Amino acid sequence: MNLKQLAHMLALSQTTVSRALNGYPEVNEETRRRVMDAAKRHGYRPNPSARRLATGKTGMIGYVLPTGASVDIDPHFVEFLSGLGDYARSHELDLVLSPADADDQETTYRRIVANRQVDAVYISSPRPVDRRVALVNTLGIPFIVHGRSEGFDFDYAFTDIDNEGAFHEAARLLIQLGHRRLALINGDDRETFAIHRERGVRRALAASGLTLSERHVCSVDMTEENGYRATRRLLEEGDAPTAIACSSLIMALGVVRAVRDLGLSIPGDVSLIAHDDVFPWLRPENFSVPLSTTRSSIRLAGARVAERLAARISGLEEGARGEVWPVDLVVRGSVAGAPV
Amino acid sequence: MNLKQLAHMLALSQTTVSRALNGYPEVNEETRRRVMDAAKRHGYRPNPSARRLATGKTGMIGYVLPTGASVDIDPHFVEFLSGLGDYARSHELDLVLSPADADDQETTYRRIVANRQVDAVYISSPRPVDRRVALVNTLGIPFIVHGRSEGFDFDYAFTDIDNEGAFHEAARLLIQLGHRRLALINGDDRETFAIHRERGVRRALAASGLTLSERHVCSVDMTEENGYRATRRLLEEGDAPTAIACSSLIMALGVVRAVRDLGLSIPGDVSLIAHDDVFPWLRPENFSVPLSTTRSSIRLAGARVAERLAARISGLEEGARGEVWPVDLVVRGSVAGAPV
DNA sequence: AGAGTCTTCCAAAGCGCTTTGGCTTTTTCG
DNA sequence: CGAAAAAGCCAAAGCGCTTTGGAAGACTCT
Repeated sequence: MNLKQLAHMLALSQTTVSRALNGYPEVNEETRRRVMDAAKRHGYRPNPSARRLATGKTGMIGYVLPTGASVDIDPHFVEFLSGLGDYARSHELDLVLSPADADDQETTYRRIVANRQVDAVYISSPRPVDRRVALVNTLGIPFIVHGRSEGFDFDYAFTDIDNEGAFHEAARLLIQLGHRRLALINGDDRETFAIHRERGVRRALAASGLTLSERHVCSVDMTEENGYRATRRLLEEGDAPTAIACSSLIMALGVVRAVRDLGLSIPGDVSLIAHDDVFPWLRPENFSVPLSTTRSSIRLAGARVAERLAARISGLEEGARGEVWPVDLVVRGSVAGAPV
Repeated sequence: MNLKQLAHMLALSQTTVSRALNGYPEVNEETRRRVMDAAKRHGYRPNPSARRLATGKTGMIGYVLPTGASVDIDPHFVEFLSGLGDYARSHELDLVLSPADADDQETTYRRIVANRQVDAVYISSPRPVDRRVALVNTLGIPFIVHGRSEGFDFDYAFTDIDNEGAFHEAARLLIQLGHRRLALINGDDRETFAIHRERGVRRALAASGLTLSERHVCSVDMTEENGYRATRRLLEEGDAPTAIACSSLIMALGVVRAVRDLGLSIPGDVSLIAHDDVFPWLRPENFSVPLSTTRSSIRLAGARVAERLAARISGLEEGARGEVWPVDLVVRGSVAGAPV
């Protein structure tokens, strides 16, 4: 059943039927009702391919997925996706993942924009002065950044959490508890979130006249194994920290394992605070010693990004508003006063 | 730059240019070269929207993503996606995720087929007599099932691992080590993979005249917490098992924690074998006691599914061939002889 | 040489929708 | 009451590609 047939059986022109269906004003309300009624009755659904050829609108949002044999997709992605998908569903939006060579995403961005394959895109895990952000900005496609990039001569729309504030609070708590030597086991420090977290820790330390030793900050891929290794190294050297801030729950697994392997205990010998993105399958309260966390649901962020993308597509949102969500500090058993 | 313009500047018809570009035989090789050359020089790329309107081909593969506030996307998904994306990239295929109400995926499947939104789809986490499989089969869109469904009066194409064989081998090993009371901490037993794994364990036990007590098999969502709870229950009851087979590494984290909480040890009191889908961020050899596993890279499966989808789209693969991959049994420190 | 066969190319008809420009008919208002 | 404005509808022109049905010229064969 296509427009032509529907128009014919209603004894109307395609124009009128099309307009009736798409809510244009220049059609009699009574006629509109007839049309919509007939459309529903016959299960008419406009052919999206035809529609996009005519309008350029696709009803899809895009994400360029970096791939490669040695490229691992972050497990956070799946939680983000849950939120994004949940919102997208209610708005009949589909998400198209365009796999790209991790070292050449530009080609793919250019392709999906030139081909008008999606109405909007989002960008995640941005770095400062992220090339992708600059690119999509000049390409002129609506976009939202999940996270933050910095150092451009233009503004853009983003949704981020207050990473600096979160780790500032975490570090401040540890300092209040008497810790003087903090360590930070961070994610890839080329990404903005990691930079912000480190900055938060440093700021808290500085406020008490302390500093973060270079040897006490690690930047690694956020795997269990790297959490373990980093912790071993930190605790086996002289001048070992008495408290650790850690950028992910998965790494925290490794931290806990390392502490135990060394015959030490949490929080007796080492206090630990980790960032929790809220996974259904790994919860900080269920660690052998319940983990204190800075908590922010990445799933909600996904839903929010989808919402904003939808708003931008339909012209409801404009401008370059960035929003920064506060992060909860949840204190559980893994922190205690510094050992004497 | 569109076909018309390109044709005009070559003083050829659109027909000829189109055919030259698409490799049709009825065009002079010399002409073809001229055309391809000009196309490249001017950066001509056919408009996909127009092409799909004309041909119905989209260059995209589809996945219906079950969503909902209480629906969690499995973290395995992201690894599968890594493989899928890696292959898809090399073939200029995009993946479209169509979010659907988890309780009504049929509508979405019908939509993406009726609208010709994708050239093929894949289905994951199938159950026996899975409605989705029956549906896409009747809808007539090319598809591959990742995993297996059963009990249809038709055949279909799937890529699965030998779950039954894997758990059969695992159980057999444990039995050989003298274990008599095995337990299985399984995933959702409405899904085929879980059913097969249980069957494998039962078969191994039966071969030695043993049985799997109903109280010793759990079917739960594969979270750390559920692994913990199941293990506590198993080990605190009378008639506790001396060996556990576990369907996921994430649950195994909970198993390990529970065993420790009870003051028991692995493998001294309990042997443990888990299934490993090969995550970069959590590796069995890095558990506090290195974990024996049945191992199969879900990432490779993703790549394979993409490969087969591409083959089916281009007509290179036909028929309903199912393939079952063998699973490695990797023995590490978490298994030992049964306690006396 | 004439008939038949390839080879190579083209004009035009879709694919199914939106949108422009215009044409009636009805309503409004001085 | 008549002119101007508004309402309601339509025919047709795109959107940019593929594909059908020829047609012209070159080649083969008897």
